[in-house]
Amino acid sequence: MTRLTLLNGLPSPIGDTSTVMKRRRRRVLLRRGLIWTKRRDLFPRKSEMQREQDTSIWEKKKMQQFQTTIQELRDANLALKNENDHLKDLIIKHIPQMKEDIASLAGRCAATSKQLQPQNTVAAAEPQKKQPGDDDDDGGGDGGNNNKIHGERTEAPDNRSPRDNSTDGQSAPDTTSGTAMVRTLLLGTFPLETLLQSNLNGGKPKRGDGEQLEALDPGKKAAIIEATMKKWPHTTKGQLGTAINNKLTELRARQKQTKIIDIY
DNA sequence: TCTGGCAGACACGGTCGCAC
DNA sequence: GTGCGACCGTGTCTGCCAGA
Repeated sequence: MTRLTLLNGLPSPIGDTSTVMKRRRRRVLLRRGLIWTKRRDLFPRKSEMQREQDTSIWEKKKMQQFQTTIQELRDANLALKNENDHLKDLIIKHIPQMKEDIASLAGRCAATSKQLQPQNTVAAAEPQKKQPGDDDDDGGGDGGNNNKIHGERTEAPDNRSPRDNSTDGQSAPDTTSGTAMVRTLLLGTFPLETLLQSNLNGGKPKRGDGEQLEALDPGKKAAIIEATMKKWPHTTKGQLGTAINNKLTELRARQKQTKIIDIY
């Protein structure tokens, strides 16, 4: 009794009843994984397992996403290959024909250039530039343009330099850069009149107060760019587009200057 | 809505070859 | 050597578009 009294009177080394109960309940909750503890390694908990499960699901979803992305890239690659084949076909079928037209017309122009009278306007030279079989834009463009260039330059035929020859007689692959090649192909592909009335994508010039311009033939344009990029892989499409526009701007400026001279 | 990247449009200057 | 004409490259401005 005394002992009991003594024991009961002393503070319990493990705390009072309520404290013990609280600790016991906490241990139960810890075992059940319903509360968090810093000593995570003591008891395996459902939350941890759940986390592992979530991680696993997330990894699976990530893999699925990767696979989807890979599949999309494969599809895109296939589409690009198909487009490339199409462009190759275009180049193989059209560029040689263009070159033949250019060569034949260059020879014809060389033979007849001395007979041409000096002409101030490109339009005046136009009728002589049409070739039989030029009804197609490709063939017509080739010959017409070359002739037009010749006609334009008949103003000063004696002043022709090798660079001039690169435009008229020299083949595009002989050019020294991608931009030079694209300029040469441009002149050999489209009639000068078309070039004077066109810019790369059509529309009004973004700068200045120019008139409405037509877009160049997308097929020929793509063929020119593709052929150029094939020979000069380091050049970008943007650079070639800039080169084309440079040439077109230059031709328009030259024409405008010629008209001004005609007025005075 | 803002911003950065890209491409088009244009102007300008350098280079080259030819004629004088 | 100088002038001229053509070609070519580069810089700048502008507009469009996708992404943050």
